[in-house]
Amino acid sequence: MPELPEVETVVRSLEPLVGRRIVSAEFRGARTLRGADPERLAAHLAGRRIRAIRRHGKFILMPLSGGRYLVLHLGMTGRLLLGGVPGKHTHAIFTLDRGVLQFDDSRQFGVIELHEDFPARLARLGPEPLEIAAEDFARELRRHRTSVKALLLDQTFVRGVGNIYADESLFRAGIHPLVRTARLSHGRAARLHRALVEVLTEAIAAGGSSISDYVNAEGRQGLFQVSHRVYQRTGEPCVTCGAAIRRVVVAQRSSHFCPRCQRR
DNA sequence: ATCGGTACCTGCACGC
DNA sequence: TGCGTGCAGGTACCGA
Repeated sequence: MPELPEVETVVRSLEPLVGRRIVSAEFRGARTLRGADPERLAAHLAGRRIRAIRRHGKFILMPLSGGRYLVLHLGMTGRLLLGGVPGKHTHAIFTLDRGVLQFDDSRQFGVIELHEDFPARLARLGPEPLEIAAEDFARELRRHRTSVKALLLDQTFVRGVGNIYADESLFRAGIHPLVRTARLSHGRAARLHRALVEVLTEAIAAGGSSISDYVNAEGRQGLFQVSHRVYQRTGEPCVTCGAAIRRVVVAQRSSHFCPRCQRR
């Protein structure tokens, strides 16, 4: 589910938890902990204070008192809810000195981890797309040889872009998803950067896109799905030229594009 | 060093 | 009604 705008929205809605203390944590089965011992993890968390809540790409990072980092990833269907009702797919319940935070995830691609230091895996990710300069983005993009769609999804290139916002930004930039990055002019690469920044900024302002599962920590849906111009609109007319939107598979993911506005 | 393909999970919509 | 198929915001790992 959640890409940069959705994770950003969740992090913002978790703001009331900054400074709160974790009284206890309970974990239930599933692969959310990726084999870590639930009892041990709970023991490490009890009594710790949440010093901050930040987004790093699609990861949620919570530095705790005592120096450790609680790291969460929502995968495709993960939800963090303030005081939800535990259900079939609830995998973690954090009881705080004020309030409860619950982690639900039906597909179990989400992850909860505790790290001693800032995790190396996060340090290896590319820059935030809203922070990198257009010049640097364009130069780095052209250094690769893969398709532009695959590169946008590569978290070591830029962090936080997923399938929705890759397709939407390629549409706005008028670039076909299968175009090889090395063949894009500097100008078109810079135009893609601008489109990406626009799409992400608008999506954050709309609270993200709610396709099926996604809601923020207060249970509210995002609104940006109504602004999608190509994503999951296969067969529908292009908002610009009226041609039927097409779907191709790139990097094992559905890619939606307008065959007239986005030529190869 | 980079790439594409596969695996990991559950739920839903669809055609028969 | 039920069953099989394909698809869904994710990343990690494998071998070429």
